[in-house]
Amino acid sequence: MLTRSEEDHIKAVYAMLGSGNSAFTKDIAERLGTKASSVTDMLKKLTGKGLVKHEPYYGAKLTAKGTTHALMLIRKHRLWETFLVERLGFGWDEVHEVAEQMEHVASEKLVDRLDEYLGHPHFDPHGDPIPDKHGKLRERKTRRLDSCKPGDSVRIAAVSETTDGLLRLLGSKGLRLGTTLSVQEVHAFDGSMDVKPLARLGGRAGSAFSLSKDVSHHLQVEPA
Amino acid sequence: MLTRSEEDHIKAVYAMLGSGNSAFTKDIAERLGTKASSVTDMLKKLTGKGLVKHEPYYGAKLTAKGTTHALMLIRKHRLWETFLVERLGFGWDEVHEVAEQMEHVASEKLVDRLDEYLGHPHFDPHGDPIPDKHGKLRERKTRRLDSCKPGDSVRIAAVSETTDGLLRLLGSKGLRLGTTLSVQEVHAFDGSMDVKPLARLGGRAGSAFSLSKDVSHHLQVEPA
DNA sequence: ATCCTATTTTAGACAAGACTAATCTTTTTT
DNA sequence: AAAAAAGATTAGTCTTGTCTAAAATAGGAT
Repeated sequence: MLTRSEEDHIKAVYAMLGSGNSAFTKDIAERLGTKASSVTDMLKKLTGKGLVKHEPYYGAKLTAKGTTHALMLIRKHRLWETFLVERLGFGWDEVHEVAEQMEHVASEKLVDRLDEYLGHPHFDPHGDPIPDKHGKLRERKTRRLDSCKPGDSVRIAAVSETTDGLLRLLGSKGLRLGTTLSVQEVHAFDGSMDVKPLARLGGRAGSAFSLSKDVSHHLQVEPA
Repeated sequence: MLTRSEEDHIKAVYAMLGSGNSAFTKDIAERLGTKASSVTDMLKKLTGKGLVKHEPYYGAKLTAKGTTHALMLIRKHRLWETFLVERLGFGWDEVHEVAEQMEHVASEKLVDRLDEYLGHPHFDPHGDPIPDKHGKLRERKTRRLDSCKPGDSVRIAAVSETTDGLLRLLGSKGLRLGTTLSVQEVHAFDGSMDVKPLARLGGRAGSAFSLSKDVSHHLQVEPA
């Protein structure tokens, strides 16, 4: 059985492993709001438990066992987020912190029943894929909105940052998952982008407005 | 914000305060699976936080603030138990341990939304009352089955012990909340009782069988 | 009245997990 | 190639929550 802190570290390592890369002590500490020295201690401990491979000074990776653990935590997190939004009517910008607590409840039966109760969803309210019972993720071929060109028509498929700030900004502009946009213009000066919402899925067409590069960088879109 | 251990101690104190009594160190320790000395430390700490009144050598009581905390924990515990049984299809003998974990998730909004989602239930799957948002408990005028006499017809309203063993025994005899029984005979020798299920609420009438005093003592019943 | 025994409290120790400060390593700059 | 900077690790400390062993207390038994 893992402690909450151990689980948090494993999730953090998983999150920092973009592709073949390693997770670095400093980044993990920053993400967890602790200090690098604490992370080093924990990485040593988790290496001892066979969940992490830690090469001192060269970062950490997860073992197969560690990866499984991380995926199960993510599964729980995203299923609870889905429950909170779809069943309890939370806003998608309010669920992260609560799910952060619920993901540590240990009961395999609970997770599987919840999954079933929600109809085995493949994506959570932010558009992120939910690992199934075996850790399988459904892939989606999306790209970042900031890689789109004028004339493209796209649908918002996911938001790649779960900070309340971004989610509320999107909410205030009437953007959510499934909203379709047409890219009007991209300004070279600051990378900002003018977009126009298209009528779809409960969102009504509106006039064009501007999104900063900061925002468009974090929106994952698929062809509309 | 209280730690998990602090919350556990408050709940334990609440649980041991039958009526005007005090909760004693040894009993709290036993309930929590720790030692008396650890409990003393924690009682001191909680007294410092204004949640407990601890008279050394004479046990502990809760302050008004402590009582509110305890009731909110019980509220969460019983709402989650209700969710697990009614929505996720858990058996009533499987939910205690999971709810024990979920009750420590801190989010007032979550509790209130869950309460609403479940239709503001007044009693949990074991028949125990669920405190409302303000800590109010709905009273029920029940008595123990072992205080009944031959000829009485009663309905099972609550089970006053949440051990898996008792709950599974009841299950195996086809007894659940709402089952109505007619008391046939009470044996003075061992206090055992012969009862006959009456046809009601999905349970079908059956032939009489015997319940030990241990069991009948823990069944809360109301007039049928 | 005193003693005995249950229980409670105190005192001192320990493990987990975090921190600060100091000491390496690695990488980047000059 | 040496020096500086950035980052990681180690060493030692602190807090929390627990434990064991020893001392204290309340209340009943002698």
